[in-house]
Amino acid sequence: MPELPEVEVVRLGLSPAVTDAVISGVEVFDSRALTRHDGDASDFEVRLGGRRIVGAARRGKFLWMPLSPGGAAGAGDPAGEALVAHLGMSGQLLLRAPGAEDGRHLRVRVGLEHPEHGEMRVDFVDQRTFGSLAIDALVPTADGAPAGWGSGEALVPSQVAHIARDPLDAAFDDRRLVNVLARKNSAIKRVLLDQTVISGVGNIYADEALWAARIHPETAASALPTRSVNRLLAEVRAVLNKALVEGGTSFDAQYVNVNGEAGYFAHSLNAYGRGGAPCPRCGGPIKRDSFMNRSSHFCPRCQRR
DNA sequence: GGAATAACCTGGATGC
DNA sequence: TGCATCCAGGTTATTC
Repeated sequence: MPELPEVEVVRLGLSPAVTDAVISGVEVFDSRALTRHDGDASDFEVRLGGRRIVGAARRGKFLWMPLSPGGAAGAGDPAGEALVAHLGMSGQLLLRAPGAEDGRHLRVRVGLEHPEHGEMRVDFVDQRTFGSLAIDALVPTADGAPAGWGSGEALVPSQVAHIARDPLDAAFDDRRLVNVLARKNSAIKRVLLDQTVISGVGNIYADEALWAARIHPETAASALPTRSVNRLLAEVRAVLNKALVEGGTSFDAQYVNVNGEAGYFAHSLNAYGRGGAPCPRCGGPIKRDSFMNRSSHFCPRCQRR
């Protein structure tokens, strides 16, 4: 499932291919891929046509490509617009040659003309249709710092503005997290999944970081002493960085990079998806519980309440 | 206002 | 073989 490392791998692959490319054509095959777009499919197609992509940026699980002036916002708009992408559970952004086969679940096709790489296309493929694309206005960041990875500008799409910075962001405020957790009575896993508190962490990496920090997922956030929060934050960063190096986590065909290649981090998982298997640390069985309408994996022996 | 829950969605896996 | 059911989970609207 696309969490921070998977989205960052996609951004890294996309950035050199789309930066300075001009959008030569857009085809929307399924308007459900535009649930975050404030307009219909034809509006999306018309407003993107002829625009130049300035770069590729990311905050948490949101990816966006700032666009050159010329859209509905007009050249007079100081901030401009961006093409925003969220991969949901199964979304993929695939770089393909112009004549390549469409494949299944193709929702949107964006044709590009790049000054160096020539003609290509970006296909938005999404089996479960939880992902989406949108054209959105850029607004100043609340803290005045660059919006996220790959962005030198303090401008963020309006629909991403409420998303917290991710823990790999240079502008992430550790002390703010400690203060927020001290006021939260919810289970720590629930808080880790709250993208307005800390972004980029999903079910897989929440389970992995909690296992590494030896914290039970249902521990009240406010019950964690500062040193435990700092240890957890360090483990979140460690697991995200390791997954990033290994190209992300691929369980099935639901996550691949822009070239359609799978990541290797699934081989490094200690807790997630290992219900009944021995804990790599103590040998006891990993437990799988239902939590928040999804699965939660932890070691009852290492991670006591 | 904070916290918890349901709904959205598709296709593979499983059980009968 | 065919059908029904379960399961995966990020985000957001709704409810308490």
